[in-house]
Amino acid sequence: MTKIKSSLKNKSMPKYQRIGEKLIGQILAGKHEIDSLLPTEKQLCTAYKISRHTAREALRYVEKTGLVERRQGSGTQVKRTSMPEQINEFINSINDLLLFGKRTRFDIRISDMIQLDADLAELLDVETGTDCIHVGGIRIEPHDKKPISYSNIYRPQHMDSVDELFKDKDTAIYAVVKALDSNNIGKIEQQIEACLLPAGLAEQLGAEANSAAMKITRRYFDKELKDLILVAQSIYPAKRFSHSSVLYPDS
Amino acid sequence: MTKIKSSLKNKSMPKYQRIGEKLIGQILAGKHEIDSLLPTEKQLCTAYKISRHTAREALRYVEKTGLVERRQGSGTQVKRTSMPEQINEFINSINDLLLFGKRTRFDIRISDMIQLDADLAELLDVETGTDCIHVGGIRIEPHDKKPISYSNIYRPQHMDSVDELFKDKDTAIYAVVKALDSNNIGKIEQQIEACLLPAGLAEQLGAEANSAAMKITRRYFDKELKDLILVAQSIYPAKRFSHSSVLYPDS
DNA sequence: GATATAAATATGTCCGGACAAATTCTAGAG
DNA sequence: CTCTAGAATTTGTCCGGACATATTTATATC
Repeated sequence: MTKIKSSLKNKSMPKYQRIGEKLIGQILAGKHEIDSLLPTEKQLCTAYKISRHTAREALRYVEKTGLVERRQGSGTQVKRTSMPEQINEFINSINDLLLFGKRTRFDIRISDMIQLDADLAELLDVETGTDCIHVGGIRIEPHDKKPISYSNIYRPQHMDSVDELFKDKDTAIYAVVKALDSNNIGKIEQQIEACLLPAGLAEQLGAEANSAAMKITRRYFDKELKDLILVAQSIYPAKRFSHSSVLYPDS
Repeated sequence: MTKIKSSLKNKSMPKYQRIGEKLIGQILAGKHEIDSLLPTEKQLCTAYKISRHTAREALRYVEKTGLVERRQGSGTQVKRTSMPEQINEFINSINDLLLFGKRTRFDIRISDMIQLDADLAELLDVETGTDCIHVGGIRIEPHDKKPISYSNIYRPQHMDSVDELFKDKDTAIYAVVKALDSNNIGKIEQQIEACLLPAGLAEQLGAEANSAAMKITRRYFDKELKDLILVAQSIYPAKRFSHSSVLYPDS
């Protein structure tokens, strides 16, 4: 329990990140148009009373998101006003990410405490063997008897009241919804990869073992981007899922 | 050929990049085992007679590749000894989407005229049996001999000069770059799905037949969103690609 | 040997400065 | 009006310093 890394408990954010996030927020709020320039390093130094170094780190932080591009002699130009993989095309709200499509429901199959193996420990950024709350279940569409995915949710112990909700199968859904309230969420890291469907899961999903599947892993961070709220890992048989999006070029 | 991005032609390299590349080369050459530590900042300063700032930039450059992880109080630890999938983040520039990552190149294997079967005809929204220009090839990383993907490009006949460029293997790259000039592109429809790697492709990619793979299909439309410029279908062995993104909630 | 504490080490944040390189702006000439 | 050259601006590279924070190592005690 005490093995949870203290970095997960950090409260304060470095200056450069705070300013960077502020700039990101402004861009996403439409305050800076595409092709417009962000404040220069010099302007940021004046506005926030920081060194040029910190201003550069802040802009670097923003650039890392892909929203802007920095150009020597020119400035920092806005390239996008939405995050590259915005959820809107696929799913509308955070709550829909995992659990509730318009017409699906999540059927919890298991709710327990587990000790994380090496892979999961790495995913959650804790030590192997750490205790963790685990909830697993399938996602079902009402018109179709075959589940569309199996999801495992891993919740690092926070020692708070939400933990208790997770531990009880009957309240686990509520706990997930509560934990994933969009007011709590600052960032989601998502990973999509292909894999083969393990036999145990194949059976539960009514699909063929070792057939192609898509694995989506999402790590949900809080507003300060330090606290890992939970990790959700969902496996979709290939025929039941494809990730579609429409992209518009920068110009 | 002259259209290759000018950044590929840079002669001088900043110190931090030179040292970073050297470290990368050492890792890829097996000189640093997984979990081992790279030279500390201090050691790099001594070894290369550089400031701490430059040492940090060098290590930052290496960290960006995903090969290592820096940890305060600990050092810089090797996490991989081969390059992770280079298409880690959604790539900003249209020209990079398919052909040119920062450090990859596209090696054309075939260029011919085909008659579309039913699946492809549907994809290109034409009649089965329609003639179509086809270019196929693999994508290679300089540090790694294994191809990372196989791409098939289908170009509906436009009866224009670009068509002729497509038909010649030696000018096909140029044709793709020209057709995908971002001034021409109005929309891209993208589809990501899991599949099994067909035997023929598996062999060309140095991977196992029927192993998990990711298929990305992209349809490129012109500015008026009416003309389908081309369709690109790329298959990535699972271990060589995962699609990562960072999402920020609407707020 | 196990445990606790202190010291040392290594990276992270932030400050300041200087010069280089790329881009933009301005003024002058034709 | 267009073009060119020079100046100004903006980011990039690199130097130095200081303090903070996290991890590892060393030492003392039981």
